[in-house]
Amino acid sequence: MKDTDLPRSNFVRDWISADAASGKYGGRVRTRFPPEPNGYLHVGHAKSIMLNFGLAEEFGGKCNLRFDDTNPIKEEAEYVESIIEDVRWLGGDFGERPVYASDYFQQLYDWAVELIKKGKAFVCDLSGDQMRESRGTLTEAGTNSPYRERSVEENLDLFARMKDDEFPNGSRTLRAKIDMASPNLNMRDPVMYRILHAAHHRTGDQWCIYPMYDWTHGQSDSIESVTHSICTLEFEDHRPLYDWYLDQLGVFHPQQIEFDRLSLTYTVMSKRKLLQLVQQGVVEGWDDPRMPTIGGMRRRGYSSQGLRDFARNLGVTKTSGLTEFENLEYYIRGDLNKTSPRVMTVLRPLKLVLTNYPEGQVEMVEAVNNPEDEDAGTRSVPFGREVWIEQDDFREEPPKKYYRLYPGNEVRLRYGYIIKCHDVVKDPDTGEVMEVHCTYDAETRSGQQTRRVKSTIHWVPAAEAISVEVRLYDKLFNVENPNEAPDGQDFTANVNPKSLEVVHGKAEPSLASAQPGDRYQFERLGYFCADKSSQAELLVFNRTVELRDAWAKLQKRS
RNA sequence: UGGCCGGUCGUCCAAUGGUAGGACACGGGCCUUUGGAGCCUGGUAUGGAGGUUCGAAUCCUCCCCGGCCAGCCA
Repeated sequence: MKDTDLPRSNFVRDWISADAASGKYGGRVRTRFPPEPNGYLHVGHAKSIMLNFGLAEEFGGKCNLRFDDTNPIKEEAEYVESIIEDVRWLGGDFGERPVYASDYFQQLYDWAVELIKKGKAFVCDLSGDQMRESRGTLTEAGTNSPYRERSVEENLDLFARMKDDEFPNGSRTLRAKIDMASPNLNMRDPVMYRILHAAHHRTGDQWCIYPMYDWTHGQSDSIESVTHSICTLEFEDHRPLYDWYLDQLGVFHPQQIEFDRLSLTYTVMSKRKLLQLVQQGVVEGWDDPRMPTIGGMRRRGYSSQGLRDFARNLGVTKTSGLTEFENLEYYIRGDLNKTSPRVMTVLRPLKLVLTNYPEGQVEMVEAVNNPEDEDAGTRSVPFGREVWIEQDDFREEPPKKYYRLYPGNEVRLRYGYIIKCHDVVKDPDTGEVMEVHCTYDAETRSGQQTRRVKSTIHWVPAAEAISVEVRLYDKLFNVENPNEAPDGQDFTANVNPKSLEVVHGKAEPSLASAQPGDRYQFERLGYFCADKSSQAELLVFNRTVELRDAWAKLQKRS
């Protein structure tokens, strides 16, 4: 991470800053980013990554990447790999290797034994249903388990046998002995261990009992000397339990701090829902460019820097807000504008013939690679009698304020000449415009001191053009908050059926060397990224984000 | 009708008893060989009612609204 990536001021930063200044934890700061490897990371995680890694860096500390891998049923090594890749891509520096909650299974077990010996934990034989019934409700206290007063000896014996594979799944649990009447449900004798005969992606068959999140997280933080354990709002109710475990053990006690998770308009963020989109084939996979996953955004063409800029400027508070997608796009455009080479591509080609331009003649015109970056230099583009222009850039009958090409009007061909339309060729059957005929003004070649016209349009030389497939992505959902579904339906009812349109366009020859992952600005259209499915014969581009479009906005209004 | 946490421009955040400010979005203008970028500029926001105070977004009381919690998920 670069120092420009430091988080802006927020209450978490203030908190840590105050602790660092007062010498709490010896002035030391250590954080951690603790994903469960049960899915791919999404843009919401990017916020947490920026916060945790950024804060550690700012205060001269470290941030661990720790996998919260305590539920082997949901977790896979594949997810571990993708998470590592995404964190690195976002610039998170977690040192040589990540750490794992599963590294601490033995220590956690030993500590559980310690709690049993202190009379603070017991083996419970209640079934899942029974436990739910005895837990009480939001308004009524629960009732004590009939197994709550087992002797320490019996508990020790039973717990050891749980570990030693003697009991079937679900038959027993180890529970903390706290308070079944607590208004905080998390404190009503929470389960610490459950029996799960399942292979773990790292520990294999070594364990058949697995620790619960609450029994794992705080202790893992403590083992790693984490000073500030930053998590999302839904864990607020868990903090008393986090504190209780640490206090019973008398070990190093980190501070849990909760902040609001990121919600974005027109998308969903829960892993469960993202998984559903993948499984139902709504999208092509976790890295579908329409997905809010880090992988999807990367494939779509979002840059690491752009994403970091966005995440860094997010508010970190305790309100649960809904951030507009436009805010994200602003930062993506901002970075892409500075870094992307320009190129001319026509998405929906319309043939334009310069009737006074000599047949067979080709000249090279000089095009600027990036007006935001002089060092990017220029390139030559062949120019001839026939070129492709965008269908949108010609109207036989122009609406008001339409500055582009129409019969009798002049426009400039970018980097070329000023041209004037004098005729159209139509399909005799459909009346569709097949060709636009223009004359060019030889005195107006680009670079010469010349008159001005209202509009400049892009073009591609017909003879030298290469064909490209372009995937035009739109919002995955057609409502701001897809989670609010119509009665009786789930969020997929809000899927935008037009979130992907595939067109076949023409591009200037310089684009032929594009490699998967390369990003460009297609002049006047937007930012595009070469997709991994590109072949030598046919390059495929994903539209990352459109350029701001004053004309489109004007049209929309009228 | 249990507990916890929150309510400030359309949206996301600042202001920590002393002129309610920024970003995005939106509107107007300038500039322009990208209707891009950039620049300038505008606006009807402190959920409500009381109270404390010279002074309240901030402190107190009550009310209203929203989020989270009843997994052997995290």
